[in-house]
Amino acid sequence: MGHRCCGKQKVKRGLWSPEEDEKLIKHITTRGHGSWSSVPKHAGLQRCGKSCRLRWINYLRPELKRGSFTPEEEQIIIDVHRILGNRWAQIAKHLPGRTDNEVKNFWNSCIKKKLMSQGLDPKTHNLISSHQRASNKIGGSSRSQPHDQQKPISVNFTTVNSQMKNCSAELNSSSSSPIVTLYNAQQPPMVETMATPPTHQYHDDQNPNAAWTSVKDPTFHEPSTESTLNISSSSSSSSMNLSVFGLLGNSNCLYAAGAQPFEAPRIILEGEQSKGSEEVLQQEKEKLLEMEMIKAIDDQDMDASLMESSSFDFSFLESTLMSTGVTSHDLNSMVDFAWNY
DNA sequence: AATAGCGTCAACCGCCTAGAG
DNA sequence: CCTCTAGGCGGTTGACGCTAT
Repeated sequence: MGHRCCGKQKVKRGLWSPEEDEKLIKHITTRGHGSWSSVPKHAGLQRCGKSCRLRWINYLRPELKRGSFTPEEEQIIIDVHRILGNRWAQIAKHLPGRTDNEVKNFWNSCIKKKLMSQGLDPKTHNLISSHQRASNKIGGSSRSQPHDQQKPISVNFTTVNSQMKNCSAELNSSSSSPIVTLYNAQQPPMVETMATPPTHQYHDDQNPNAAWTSVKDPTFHEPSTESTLNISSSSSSSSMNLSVFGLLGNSNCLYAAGAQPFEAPRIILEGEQSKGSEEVLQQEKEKLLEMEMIKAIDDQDMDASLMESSSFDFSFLESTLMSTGVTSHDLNSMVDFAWNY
């Protein structure tokens, strides 16, 4: 059959032998890969250039990190996947030493199932309805969720212009460091305090709809009082990408303790004390932010149409955020977004 | 012990895109 | 412009190992 890229050549396929690996490593370390199509010839391999490239990138590169993924890496994958979808190469860029193939395999074999067991659609990160779950036979029992806090919290949002703006007024007038308290009808109130003021600002001049602003409030002081944001429900069913709100990048994380089976990564915000050993995570966060911006712009058509209706709804938040837990300033970002809109 | 079922992972396939001619 | 080629990427496949029956 032969590869399209090297149909004329007789190429070996299948697993690489140690000898082949050695030849490829030797060739690339001494001469670089240059044009991949010429590598097999120069390296004395009966492989196609594409195959050599893949082998090098996915397996032989010295900077590759082998071994299982850490919880932090797993969380990064989930976060970025929520924003970018199946763009494995982009996701892998957030994980030094990992390849797109590795990330993809890990997603398909582990994370996907984990999300499904939590009742989340791995494609959309949206909550799968009980009906869907039943029909898909996913996570029917909550065997993997021994704690009730893993249940999605049912919060009804309304909103939109007037009410959100009312909230805005309320929040702005009552405190410079608004704290959102979410009440769950079925469960005791989940109170999250805002430990860190939002710090970054993003604005797309071309598309104000794709903008979020969450500027560090110079008057911010440690939260000592609470404002309660009461939001009632919208019946609309359209969902909205979280990235529009800058929720991910603006948050330390989207995951409340106990909502995930592992420790969520700590992404440091500007306002926090810088911790040298966590610089890498900071960089990851910055990259994440960047990607969110790109994605927000990519999605601006959708967003704009949603915004035009002046009634974007929060079903996505209701399902996803609430299922994972949400920190108050996440919501604050969302609120900020609404205000700025 | 045999084997079916399942999970993992390396590798391949085929499409898309950018750049050169 | 158009065509060709190489590289990049996501989806899929198949080999292999482990576990349950």
